[in-house]
Amino acid sequence: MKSADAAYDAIRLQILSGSVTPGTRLIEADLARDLQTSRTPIREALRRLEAEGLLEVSPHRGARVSEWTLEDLREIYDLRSALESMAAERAAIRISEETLAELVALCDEMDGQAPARTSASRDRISALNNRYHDLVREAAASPRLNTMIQSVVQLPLVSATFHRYRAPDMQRSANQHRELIEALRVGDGQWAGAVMRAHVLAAKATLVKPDIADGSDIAVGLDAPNS
Amino acid sequence: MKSADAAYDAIRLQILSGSVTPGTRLIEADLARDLQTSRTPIREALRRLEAEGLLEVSPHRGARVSEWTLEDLREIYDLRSALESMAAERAAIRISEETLAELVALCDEMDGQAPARTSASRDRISALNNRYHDLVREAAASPRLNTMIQSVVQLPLVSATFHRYRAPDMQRSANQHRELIEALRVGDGQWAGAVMRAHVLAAKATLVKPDIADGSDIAVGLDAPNS
DNA sequence: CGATCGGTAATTGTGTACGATCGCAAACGA
DNA sequence: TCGTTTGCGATCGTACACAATTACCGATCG
Repeated sequence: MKSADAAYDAIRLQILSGSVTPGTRLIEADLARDLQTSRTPIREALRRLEAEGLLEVSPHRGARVSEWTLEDLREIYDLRSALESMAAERAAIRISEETLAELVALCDEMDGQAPARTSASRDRISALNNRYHDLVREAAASPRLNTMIQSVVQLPLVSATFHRYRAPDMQRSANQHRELIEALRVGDGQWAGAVMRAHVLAAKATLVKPDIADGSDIAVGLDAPNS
Repeated sequence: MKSADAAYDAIRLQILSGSVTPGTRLIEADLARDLQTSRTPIREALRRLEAEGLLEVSPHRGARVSEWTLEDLREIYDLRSALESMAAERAAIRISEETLAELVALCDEMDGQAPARTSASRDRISALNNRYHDLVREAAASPRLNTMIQSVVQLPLVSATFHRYRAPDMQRSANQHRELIEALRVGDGQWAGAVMRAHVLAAKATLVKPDIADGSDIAVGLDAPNS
């Protein structure tokens, strides 16, 4: 693996895991020292992270970790609903029987973890969910669309949605996963797109209206990077 | 201006103007020599262009200019229709009176150039059209959405659509521009989105079915970079 | 007391050398 | 004749040194 890739992964992980908080200044020289490499790979990594929107770089002032407002979140979820529903629509007329079978298997396993009392269980469900959505995107067979979706899905708070779901939310999500499979199976793009749009907008509602008063820490439990 | 930015612009221009054809291998050392700079800024430029999809880089084999298939074009226009209609929808509830007035002015000027017999006239219309769409995107007030649209609009064949329009196409396009203004003025997001979707898909049809048998050279007339 | 104008230090931007890796072709053996 | 291997050349990946630019802070003046 290239040193630049390693630096990219390391810095990205630090941001997504919350060990560097938004607003923090990232200085090339410091990063190079910490990651045991030179500034050149660090620069490449920072530029990539900037392109993904995780960093904002100002000349001679270093790169700062982006901050996310509520408005940003809304915007991101709206974007995601548009893109993912388009992916689902395309997938409906392209998906294979094998992929459909795998989607069913994923749903089964998620239902098995259903109670989701432990944090580990939630992590597991989150991973399965990511896999599920990855399969749908892949079935859409549009690299460009896929890239765009990734860039909005990988953002810190987005991949942690499941940690804010309560039982009814989980149930609805599971139902939508099943319904989407039906829509895909019969090749109904309109239906598939609509289900996916609802699915994403439901997630948006859960995140944007933080009326869950239990733990209330939005600390990002880091999911397996789905890149 | 940073040397890296200059290199980026120069290379991008070469690709978009067609002076380097798809498939060409771009070698960092050569580019550095040609552009009177060192490899470091070149590297940064190439990475940015790669992120935009204009290049495909393989380690130790150099960067190659991406090739576009018909399927790519379809995909790009579908993406664009989804994104631009979303932008129009957002713009409908955010656009200002001033911006609306400018849109009207742009339409008036485009109608003035309507016959569009000369190539210069078409270039002029193309520039006005770009400005029009830029205003709508800006009114959507979503940097992320805007960035995504730019990345699909800046592709070579996309910004040259007007050079393939015949009189009826131009007329329809003009009508849609006017209709969109109406939708925006009354703040009807659904309407605005639908008009924009139709507008983009009409452009897609013109490009993807190349049944125009006049000049038939798809040589890309380079529009002003709208970045 | 506030604003403006320096100077200094920190940080990024660029050039270049060197090492690593890979593709390609020629030579060798079966 | 064909497959394999080996060596060379080309190209990228990384490191580091230096230049340029800018931010920050303190001092001075109104």
